[in-house]
Amino acid sequence: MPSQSIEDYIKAIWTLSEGKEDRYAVSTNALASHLVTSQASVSEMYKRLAEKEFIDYVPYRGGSLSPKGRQLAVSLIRKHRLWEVFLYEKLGFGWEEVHDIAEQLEHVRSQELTKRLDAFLDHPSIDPHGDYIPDADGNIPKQRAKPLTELSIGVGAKVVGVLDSNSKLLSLLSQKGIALGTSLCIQSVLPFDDSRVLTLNGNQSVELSYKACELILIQENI
Amino acid sequence: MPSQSIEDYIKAIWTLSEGKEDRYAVSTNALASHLVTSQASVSEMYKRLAEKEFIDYVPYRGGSLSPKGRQLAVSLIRKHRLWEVFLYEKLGFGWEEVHDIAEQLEHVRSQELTKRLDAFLDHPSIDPHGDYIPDADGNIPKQRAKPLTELSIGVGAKVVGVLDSNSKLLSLLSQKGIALGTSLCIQSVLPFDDSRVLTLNGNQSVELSYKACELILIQENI
DNA sequence: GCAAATATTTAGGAAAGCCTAAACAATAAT
DNA sequence: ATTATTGTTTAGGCTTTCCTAAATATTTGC
Repeated sequence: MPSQSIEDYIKAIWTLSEGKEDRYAVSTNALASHLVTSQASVSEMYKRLAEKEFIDYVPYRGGSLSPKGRQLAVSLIRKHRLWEVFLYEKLGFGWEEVHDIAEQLEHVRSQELTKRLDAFLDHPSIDPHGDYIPDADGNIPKQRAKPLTELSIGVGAKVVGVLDSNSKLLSLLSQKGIALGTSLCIQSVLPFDDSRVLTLNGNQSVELSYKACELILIQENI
Repeated sequence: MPSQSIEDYIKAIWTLSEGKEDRYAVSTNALASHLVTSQASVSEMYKRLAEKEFIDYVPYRGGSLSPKGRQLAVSLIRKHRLWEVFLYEKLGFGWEEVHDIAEQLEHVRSQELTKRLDAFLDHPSIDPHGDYIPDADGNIPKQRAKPLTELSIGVGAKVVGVLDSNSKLLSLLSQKGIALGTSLCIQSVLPFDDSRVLTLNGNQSVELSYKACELILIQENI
């Protein structure tokens, strides 16, 4: 059973190689500053991790996750993000408060717990920060979802999540004809209150307040 | 910040001195077998705990919780039992499955989390095993609640909890006139299905199945 | 292509936990 | 009251994880 410390290292390597090519090697330096520890400690730990086959490690060249390491990392990310959803949606924490607590909860070991938590939260696919939650098999979309407020005018995108399962927002959105999967693009931003005028599915036009746009997560078309 | 290991020791000392007089000293022997570790390790740890003022320790005489130690113990018990309620009521775990997971969850540090979890669960006072949950100030009734099935015929008792906030059981109970605080005593046990015939508040008579009686927690009158 | 700068690893050491075996204290039994 | 038994502590070691300082690679700049 990997120790908590090993889990922290593996997760950090995963985070630092996010978006990079497969088997991207993370330098001791980068990892040390990310984990706020000494380079010597990382160097030592790299040896242990390589021995336990969580990473491939070539001295002076950094470490990259092995399939086994990647699997551990993704399961930690999955647990972390599920707990974030729980803290945000069920306990009412702010999205900026959930990270530190989830950091602790992610180390709790019980597959059954993860499974039931996922079901209890209705199989969410996005956490309160807009990051995708890996599914039970470890699959995870590459692109990060961003709030509608960060979409540029004229760029096509698709709704992939809503940061509040609070019914009021959902009923507002269904009134306006916005749902998961809706294609949209921003026609214009109104002055003063920054409301967005949207084109939905290439035809209807609707107006949506800044407050609502902040909670809608989209993914830009490629 | 006490380590996880220290927390485990403190909780174990608390558990072993439950029901005993105040400042009851736990022997290294008893603690070692409870924690499945060596007596030598306990002896060593007792020194560390005494130094950090969690316990009073006289060599060869065992260790007893200091006020600081007792406070830590009770906060762990509180967290443990609240998480048990969560796992049982919200995630649908069986009462026999919740302990091991709660054992891990109890180490998560966040007062705000405990507070919100308590509120989310509607301030429960009893966990799925019938043990009382200490309140935020660390107060906890001494007597353990037991299921109605364990009450002897003719002994007066009071309903202190129900092990299932599932609405069906609650509506059955309200139909029969049973609620928190109801005084009752068992008149007789029916043959074959072990249903109980109860006297409520000294007058009405109602019949209740074994299945329902198992989930009702009572405290015998003194 | 070599010196200077930067990155990485090794050396040596500390603390927290754990272990077994040996020494020592307290209690019980004759 | 002295011995046998049982309980407790100390001694000496091991692992994990961290640290600082020193040594060694690698990269970069000229």
